[in-house]
Amino acid sequence: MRPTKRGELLQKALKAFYRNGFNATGMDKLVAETGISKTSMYKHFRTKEDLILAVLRLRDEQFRNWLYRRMEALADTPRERLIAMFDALEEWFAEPEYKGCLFIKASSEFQDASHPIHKQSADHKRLLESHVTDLAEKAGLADPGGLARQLLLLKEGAIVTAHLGHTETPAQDAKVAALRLLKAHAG
Amino acid sequence: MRPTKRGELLQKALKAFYRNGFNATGMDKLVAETGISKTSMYKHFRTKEDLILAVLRLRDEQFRNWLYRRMEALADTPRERLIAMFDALEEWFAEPEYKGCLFIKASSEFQDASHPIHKQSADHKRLLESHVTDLAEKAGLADPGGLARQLLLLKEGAIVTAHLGHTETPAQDAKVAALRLLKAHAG
DNA sequence: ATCAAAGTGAACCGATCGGTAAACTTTGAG
DNA sequence: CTCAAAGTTTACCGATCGGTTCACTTTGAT
Repeated sequence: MRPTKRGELLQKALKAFYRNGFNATGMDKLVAETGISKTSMYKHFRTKEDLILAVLRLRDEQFRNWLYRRMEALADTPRERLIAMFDALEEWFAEPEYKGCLFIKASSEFQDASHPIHKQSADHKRLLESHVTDLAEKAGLADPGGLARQLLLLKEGAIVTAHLGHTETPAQDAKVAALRLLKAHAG
Repeated sequence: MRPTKRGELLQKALKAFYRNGFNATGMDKLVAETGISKTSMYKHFRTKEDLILAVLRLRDEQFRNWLYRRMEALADTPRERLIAMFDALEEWFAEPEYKGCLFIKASSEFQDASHPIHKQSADHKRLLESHVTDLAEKAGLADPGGLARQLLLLKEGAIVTAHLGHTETPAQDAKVAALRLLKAHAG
């Protein structure tokens, strides 16, 4: 009952979609890269869209888990952990396979706001926002919601800037800005 | 000698790519939407990639022109114009056809940093950076380069956040943050 | 009036797209 | 051992992909 093949497919599909994009990665290419038969894929997922949605769910869990744990590991207080988010981002950007944010890509290839893939990408961002807002609250900072939104603008900006590659130190720039914004919200 | 058809093709292709994405917009769809024959398209552009590069050049000119003029119209001093960038963004986000930044989309569909389309998208961002740095210099603000990079992180963040649609007021949030960053760089 | 440049429509190319069908093999729990 | 679930290979479907070819028409300057 262990979904060995299904999980394996999801993980490998995630990598393939992340490397090549969604529209640019056909099901036949997925067969070639995963070694899993197309028939088997379509037994687990009725359509490519369903596969993509499942991949995004996996990535959401994977990414939030990683980011939250990294923020906890790098700092001890809620306030410091907010700042540590940008150190974690810097680690991510430094990975050789870094290719930006999968959810931004997804919303960019499935643009209609009513599209399930677009909606699910927005959900991921909402979860991040509520976590950062919580942290800002626990840190006793003023207007935690507003501060969280500002910090996340810096995060998203750093993510696309790091991918575009026209700037050298997006994570550090974002961190410097974040420190100043935190000061302005000091309790 | 006026490139009537060529220009018309570029403008309509720009709209089509912006609405539907690059990979998702085939040449046949372009024929259908522009009313221009495929033969004629391939007389002006050797490949789809060439077409896309020309579309991005057009968009670069169009967008920077619009943004710079809007920033000039909305405020009188360099310092105020830096802030006015976020008012201009808010106007852009409010357009019903708003679908994010074409260059972010392009770099997301053509991910390899060495790909001409990716490079050209990075060039666009570089031009914006140098303009904003100039403004920060003219405003007599400290560390104009660093400040410009921070403001542009907010801008890129607001652009993707406005497209994801999970937040109500990305432009205003970015503006509030920008005001605080400007204060920290006061001369 | 002429002639080349620019544009057109339609058919066509091999490759790939998302998805299906059929017949067969592997595997693990009762 | 048995039997169903899960996985496999292979071939196939109509549609679309980027791109080409060919025969023809429109247009504007000389």
